[in-house]
Amino acid sequence: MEYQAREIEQKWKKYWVENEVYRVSNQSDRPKYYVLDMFPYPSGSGLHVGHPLGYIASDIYARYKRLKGFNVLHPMGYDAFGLPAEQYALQTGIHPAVSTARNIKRYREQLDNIGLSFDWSREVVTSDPKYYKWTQWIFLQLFKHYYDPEEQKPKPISELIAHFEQYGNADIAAHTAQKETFSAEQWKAMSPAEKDAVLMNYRLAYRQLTYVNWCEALGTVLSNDEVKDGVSERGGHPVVRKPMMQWLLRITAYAERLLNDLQELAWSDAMKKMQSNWIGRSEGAQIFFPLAGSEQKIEVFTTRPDTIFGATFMVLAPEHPLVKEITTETQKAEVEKYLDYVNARSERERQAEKNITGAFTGAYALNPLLPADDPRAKIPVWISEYVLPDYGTGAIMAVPGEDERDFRFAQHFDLPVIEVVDKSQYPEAERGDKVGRMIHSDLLNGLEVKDAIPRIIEEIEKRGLGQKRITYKLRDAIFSRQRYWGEPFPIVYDPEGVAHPLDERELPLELPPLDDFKPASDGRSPLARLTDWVNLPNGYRRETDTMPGYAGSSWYFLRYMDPHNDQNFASPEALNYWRDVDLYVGGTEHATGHLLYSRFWHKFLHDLGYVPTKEPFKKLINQGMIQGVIEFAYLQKEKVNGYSRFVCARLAKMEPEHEFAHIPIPIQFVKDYGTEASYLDTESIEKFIQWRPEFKDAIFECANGIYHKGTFTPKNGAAGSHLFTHSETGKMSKRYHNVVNPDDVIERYGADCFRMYEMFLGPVEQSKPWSTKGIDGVYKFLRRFWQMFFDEQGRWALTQEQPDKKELKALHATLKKVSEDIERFSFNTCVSAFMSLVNELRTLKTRKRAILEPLVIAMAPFAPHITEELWHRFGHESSVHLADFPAIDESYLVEDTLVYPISINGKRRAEAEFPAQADKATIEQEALKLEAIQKWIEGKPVKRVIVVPGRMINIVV
RNA sequence: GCCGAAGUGGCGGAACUGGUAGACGCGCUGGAUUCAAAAUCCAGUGGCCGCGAGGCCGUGUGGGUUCGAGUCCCACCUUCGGUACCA
Repeated sequence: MEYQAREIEQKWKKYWVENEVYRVSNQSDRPKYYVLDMFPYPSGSGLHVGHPLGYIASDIYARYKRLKGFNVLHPMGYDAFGLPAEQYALQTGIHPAVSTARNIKRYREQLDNIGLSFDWSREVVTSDPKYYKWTQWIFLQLFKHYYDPEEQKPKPISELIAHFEQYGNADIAAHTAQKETFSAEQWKAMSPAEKDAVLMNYRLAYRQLTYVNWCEALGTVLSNDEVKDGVSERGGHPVVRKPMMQWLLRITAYAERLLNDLQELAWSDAMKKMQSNWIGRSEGAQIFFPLAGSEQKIEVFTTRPDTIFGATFMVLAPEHPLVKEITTETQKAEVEKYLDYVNARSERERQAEKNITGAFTGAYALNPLLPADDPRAKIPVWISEYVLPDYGTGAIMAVPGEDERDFRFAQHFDLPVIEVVDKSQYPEAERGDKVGRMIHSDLLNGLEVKDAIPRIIEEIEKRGLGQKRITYKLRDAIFSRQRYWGEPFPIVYDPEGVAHPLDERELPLELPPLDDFKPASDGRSPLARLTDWVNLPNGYRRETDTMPGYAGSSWYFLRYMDPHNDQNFASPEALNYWRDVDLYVGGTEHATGHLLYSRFWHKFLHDLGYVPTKEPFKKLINQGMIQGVIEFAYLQKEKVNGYSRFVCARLAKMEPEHEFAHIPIPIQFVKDYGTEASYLDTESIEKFIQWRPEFKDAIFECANGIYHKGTFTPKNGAAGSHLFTHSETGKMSKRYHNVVNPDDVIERYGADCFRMYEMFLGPVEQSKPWSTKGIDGVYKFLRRFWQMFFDEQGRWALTQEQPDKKELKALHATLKKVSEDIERFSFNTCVSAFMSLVNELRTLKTRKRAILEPLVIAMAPFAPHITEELWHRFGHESSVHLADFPAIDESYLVEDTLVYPISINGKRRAEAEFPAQADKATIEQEALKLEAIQKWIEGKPVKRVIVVPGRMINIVV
């Protein structure tokens, strides 16, 4: 009987929906298990074959856990706000809500097609006002709280105000950017705007001036992504960094806990390391350096205060507020020129820059540990792009003797170097390693570095020059976007510019309708043009920025627990039942964004008593990316006699790279795509021209001839054109025209085959380019599996016979391997194990129900449709996905004898069989007697014999 | 640049804790079946030498630790992800 994937799959998909097989209740006697996939952004190109890799893996795990007796929450929804929908709206005029709804519909069809066991009654969409009401609500809680680092919890701003009114701000435990202290009287004397500014230094959600990528020509703020080499990717217009008032979240208040609590998570070490490096805790000292001839001081942060006597210059971030003030007349031109250069550079370029750049301000600072008249005390103040304004204090004391980067700077600009650490006792140590004895350092001389650090901090604190300080690389997260398609801020400003929260009863503040998505003037969001919406009758005006993508995605996993609640973001009962995500599956690309922000929001909600757990995601599995093949044709930038000219990749590579533009070619046009020899033949060139008619008159310079205006003129009588294309692996994306739709694969092979094939490709964690080589093997396997249940006439052929020992051993060995492998997320080896078992049962010609029925259950998580069909043919009324995973009986697996490989000096030379219980000594004696072994040890003394029971024997001669 | 990961036959990969490298599958070769093809089935398949028994080499490159290294350590090369407004 033929295996008809499509019929079977359609039948059971319908059955699952009608019978609500995957619906999960918040009340159950079974233990809970929460399996979550990372929130997809419903992009316009639809789901590609890379997305389901993680979804299939988590689905298998969720189904397996159900078979094992758990009440499994396995939901799905959409991170529906975002930039791409808005850009699409700009190009087409189609409202983001419309395109997003369309994309979601498509995603849903594609997800359903794969046979994933989501409880769709719990779907959430971040752009739905019923959802973002609670995103706005959480934002307001952040706005209304400050953080007390001593008690390690957020406290209401109202308490802070009460404290200010009584005592000023001197003795309050608060994570704050507030530098100046004030008394109760001074506080009371402040204007509302001044008070607002002070409170912004305490709030967990606050407003501050920060830098953005500003593109004048496009009139908009750009993401780093959209900026390449200082110009906008679209149109190539200049981009500069410009300060703008923006909302931020004070995630730095939680830095220490975000770092410490990583320990208790079952995440990969790599992932934890990336987060902890991102948080970047460093201990050191804050030190104030007075400026020569000025009242001003430069505040620096250094992890090596011990090297202060080796500080021969200072470097400020070019954005540092003091730069303007301290630059001398003579240096002004140079500094300004340098500022222009830096302004056009992205942060990433600045950090990646290997060349040394900088400018001298003309000002001098004084080493506070030396008398002002000491010749060593006066040190020049420079600016350089390698000092970033947001890290530490935006200023460093440069110690070229002990820091590689400072050293290169000193060499480049011919600045003095003072060695302050004698490393002669540590020949392995390099510049900057914290070892050695202090020299040329006054009071520190002779101390080991590790003793010098606390000693100098003590001295600095005693003299009031600074103090011990812990700094984090982690920066507060910018929370404003000058865009339309995001959550509006529930904030209004009074005529004095003071920010006021909306009353929580007014939530959600709905995004007003709009039909022109161009940015407003000064880079403000399109909302700023809706003056009726912005300006309120009482003279107040609304915030016109919207929230970023990560707002909605930082807490969605909680909403799934109780998605329709309109009194709370989720009920306390639901939160207490589901608690946290037991298994989270998603890509490493979220390591430092989403995963960190979610942990922060979760902790904040935990601190306020809303959620019972400290951490949202107990276990994390990172699925690899399935990459696409990107095919480029080389287009000569300069036209030839007015014609565009495409050049064969092999010819183009002999000429300078910059003379050609890379034009992505849809992979379906390219022959042998993804190989060294990928090419376009005449037929493909014609398809390409049809698709991009602007190239209909282009010249195609092939290796073996020229194609122009419909004719191919061969060189040397060659037949058929071969315009070689250049292949790369990279993201699957609409812009590269290389998206492979899972629907097409499923249409041909069925969803079960697609699922098993994606798993069979390799470990889920690994990235690899998509290829359908080998899918036939999985398809063949499923057909053979199906045919085991039927005789040649296509009749159901199972027998009630008792299975023999061999069959039982094969079955139970597979059940054991599969359950162990599922537990360790090794799904590819599970598929192999099923293949091996089916091969074995076919040679044994097994048609026994007692063997095949447990196999059907074990395979159900992988191939849910075919197993459901077979299960019902067994005569069961309910779903196979509600069955119990078969019990594993290890007694079938016990071996009487074991085969040992025998090595001489680590090289395998023979093998021999021994009883399973044989002791080491017996094995050793027997092994040495073997003929095949005697041959090797002849004439040489046996030095040692290593017997590893159950494993191997090694003889050393 | 910095942080993280990966590199094993012609290809995807297996080897879980340092113990028989290449399971399973694709592809390829030969055979069966067929008028023929598809499909299916059977056998072989890391490289080199050898009629054979067998031997030598082999897990990105170079070194090291060990009785024994794909696995551990050091250095390097290549590719991928992130680098704070793509999501």
